[in-house]
Amino acid sequence: MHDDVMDLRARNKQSTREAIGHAALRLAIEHGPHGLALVRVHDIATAAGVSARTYNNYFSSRAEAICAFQADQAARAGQALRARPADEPLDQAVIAAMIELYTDPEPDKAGLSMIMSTPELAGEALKAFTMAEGPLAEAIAARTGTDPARDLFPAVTAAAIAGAIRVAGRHWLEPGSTGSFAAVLRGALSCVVPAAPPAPPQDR
Amino acid sequence: MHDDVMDLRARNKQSTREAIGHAALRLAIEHGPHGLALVRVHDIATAAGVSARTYNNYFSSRAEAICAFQADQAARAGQALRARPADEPLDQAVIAAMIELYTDPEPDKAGLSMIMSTPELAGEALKAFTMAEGPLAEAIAARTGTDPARDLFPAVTAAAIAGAIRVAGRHWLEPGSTGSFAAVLRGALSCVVPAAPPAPPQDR
DNA sequence: ACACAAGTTGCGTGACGCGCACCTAGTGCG
DNA sequence: CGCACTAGGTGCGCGTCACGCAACTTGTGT
Repeated sequence: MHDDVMDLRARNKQSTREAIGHAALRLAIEHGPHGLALVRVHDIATAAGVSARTYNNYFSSRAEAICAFQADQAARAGQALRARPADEPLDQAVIAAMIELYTDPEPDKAGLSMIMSTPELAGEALKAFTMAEGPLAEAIAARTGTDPARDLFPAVTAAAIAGAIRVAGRHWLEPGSTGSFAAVLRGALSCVVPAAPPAPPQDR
Repeated sequence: MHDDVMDLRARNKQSTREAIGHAALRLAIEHGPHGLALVRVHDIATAAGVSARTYNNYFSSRAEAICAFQADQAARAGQALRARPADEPLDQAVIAAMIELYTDPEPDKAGLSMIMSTPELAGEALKAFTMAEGPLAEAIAARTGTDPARDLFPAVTAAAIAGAIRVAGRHWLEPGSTGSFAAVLRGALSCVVPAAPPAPPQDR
């Protein structure tokens, strides 16, 4: 994988990326779902302490900048699952890994609500989740000993997991939501993740 | 629901929408994944026989226009499931409904490949699939007698179905793909859709 | 210490999204 | 049968954005 330790350049780069992303999300929340168009690129860049041109070097759209945190978090899904002990059943490993990943900082309700209630941003968040599916599928394949090229199970399960997390987030935001995000997430994931791959019988 | 029969206006509207969408996809295929930026809005509008302004009345981005067919198709997912006999087990009903919906015209490999291999378009197709989740979840809830507001099962399953269809499409496009799209789709869906909701025991 | 690589910035350009006002065609009523 | 009404299509114009280009600044390797 990529080196976990970054040199100065890489850390500065990540730092600016987070600064821009954070500023973008903050401004978006301030203006609300209906005032998204009023958040100018120039404002985001200025708030982050960089030029508008630099903003463009990092992100190609406002939505991408606002959802940068979601994207970075989703990118860690694969390694989160790999970090679980190999003898753990698939469903327990997935649930534990995702809960750990998505509750390290308890999700920001304001930010999440802003994103989910704005079509433009919701679409971008969707892309972010989907980005995680590839690595997740590989991790699942490695854990279950299935071949991603032949067997649909890893990729389908990864997609189902991403979908479950998405649904859990949406449900958690609703006013009548009961319990912590971890609880909702567990409930959602347990709907779709089997303890083991389905089809050893129908061997070729 | 919406009326299945449209008056003249609605049909003309749908007709122009399809004309624009078809022209957009055709031009996109001609230019290939790397030449997407060269497909001007003006070209699409002209090819469809409308003005650029009208194009904007229907779609707010090239990607949305190119994926119009995907969006329209996904929008029918809910009613496709409802059309299955009520006594059919959930998994069989879902598989039959989705196969019927997605193989009425056998998917266009060129178009699908173009969309899936272009990040911009793939993201839009993702949004299209997600649009179907709401109606799908309602149909599942109606069929299984669960309450969408309390139980996560319908929404999570709907998301899993959408993900499975997506994965099936991607897998079907790969060179080493074996069998018809219907077969791949069946395999993908059977990974995640249970015959019945999981938790009748823990009744309240 | 020096040369190279990477990141940031200002400028200029072409395209796009959208509001506004006008025109044309489908619809419903007396 | 004709008339007002509504909805969709069009031309125009403005503000914003994405990106190529050519500098300048800062971290890296030898």
